[in-house]
Amino acid sequence: VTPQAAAIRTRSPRGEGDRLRQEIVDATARLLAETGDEHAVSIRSIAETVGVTPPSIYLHFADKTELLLAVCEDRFEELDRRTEAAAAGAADPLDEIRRRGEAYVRFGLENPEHYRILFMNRFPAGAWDPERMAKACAFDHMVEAVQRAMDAAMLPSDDGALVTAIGMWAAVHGIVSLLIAKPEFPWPPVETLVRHITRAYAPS
Amino acid sequence: VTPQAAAIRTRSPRGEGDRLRQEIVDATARLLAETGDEHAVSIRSIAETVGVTPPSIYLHFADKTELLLAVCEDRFEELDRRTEAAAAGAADPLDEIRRRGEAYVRFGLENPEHYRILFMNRFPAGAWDPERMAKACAFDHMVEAVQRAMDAAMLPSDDGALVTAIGMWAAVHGIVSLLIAKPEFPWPPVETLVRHITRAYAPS
DNA sequence: TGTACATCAGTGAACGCGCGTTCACTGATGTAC
DNA sequence: TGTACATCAGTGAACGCGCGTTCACTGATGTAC
Repeated sequence: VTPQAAAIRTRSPRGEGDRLRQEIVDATARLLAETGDEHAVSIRSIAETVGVTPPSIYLHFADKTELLLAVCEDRFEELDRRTEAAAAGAADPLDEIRRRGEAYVRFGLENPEHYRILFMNRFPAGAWDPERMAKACAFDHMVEAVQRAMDAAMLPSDDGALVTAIGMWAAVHGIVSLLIAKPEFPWPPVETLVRHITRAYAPS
Repeated sequence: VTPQAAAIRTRSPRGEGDRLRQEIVDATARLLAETGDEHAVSIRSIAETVGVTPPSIYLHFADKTELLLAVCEDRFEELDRRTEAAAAGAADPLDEIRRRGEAYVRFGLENPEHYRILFMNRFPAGAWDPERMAKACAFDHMVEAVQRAMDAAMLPSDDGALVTAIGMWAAVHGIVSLLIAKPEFPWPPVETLVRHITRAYAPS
């Protein structure tokens, strides 16, 4: 990673040392978005972007893995915020599901490199703490929405809410991740694809 | 990557220098399958696995990228072979599609790290030559099969064969890639998932 | 049949580089007396 | 009000390492005469 706009930073006042922590997380997320490869984002480049020396990173994170996990945590929360916001104005459970799906696709395509890290990479072995990433995938909220749609008899409940929600997740993830991984493929417009899979799942 | 069973190799006889090339490609594929990370597979570890010194690699590949692309080419061909073989005994076009999908899922789950490299990673910029990877995804064969199913009125043709084939690809890819990327997630059995999405697409 | 030579499949040693991380340190700021 | 001291947010220099790649070389083998 190249220099970046090397930030000019003034030392945090006493008791505000934690400010640097968030600055580091944000800078890392920004660099990851630019390069899309965690190997290309070095401790040195992060430090330079923040405007600090490399050892300062270790005042806030035990090692590089800890830092990357903190970034993922952050991004998972952002995804959940976005899908929750999209679900807010829904007319009915089925509409809610559709809105969640669209928000998910939008998040992925607007933040392809973050999406890649969250859903297309392996995490360092043992690093994925389910407790810690409880907001994972905004998925729990999705299962609940599917259950509500089933309760309202708006979706067939043969396979149960969990399997159905996974199927929907796989469908949107399939599209988003292929679009991200194979940008040189002659894709039709995203809306066409989303409409196509929506038709299969929720024939309204 | 650790030593590996350091191969004992006898120098190829004259005129058979190209043997080493395939040995290198195979060893690289094997190492990738074990580590699942192309950064973890070094020229040195490949050389050691083959039983040769690092500079020998450069007798056959201009650089590491060239070598990794050769491996991908190889794996794409393998995927195509497998799906073609699965399609061979099909009763009708719809059955053929189902068989292709199942073979695709099987390939992915049996070779998760190869699948990751083929379909979940970005290729080095500009390295992906569509001509070179013509067998890409075994996808062309799939589009043809979908077209045959539409011609036989076994699939609705509203969205066209291309979009429909992409939708099916996205569905199987969604499942395979999530299973690979998030092994710690409490997935239901694969067959359940495959049956679920099959029902959505080809209600037979 | 014998010998000089070209060819070929590799080797051995080294290059410069960037990486994650450590360790002893500095210097401003608030606090106790 | 003045001073010694603890605390805190960082710094500077260096560590060992493994990486991709290069370059001059070797030594067996086939070929020409």
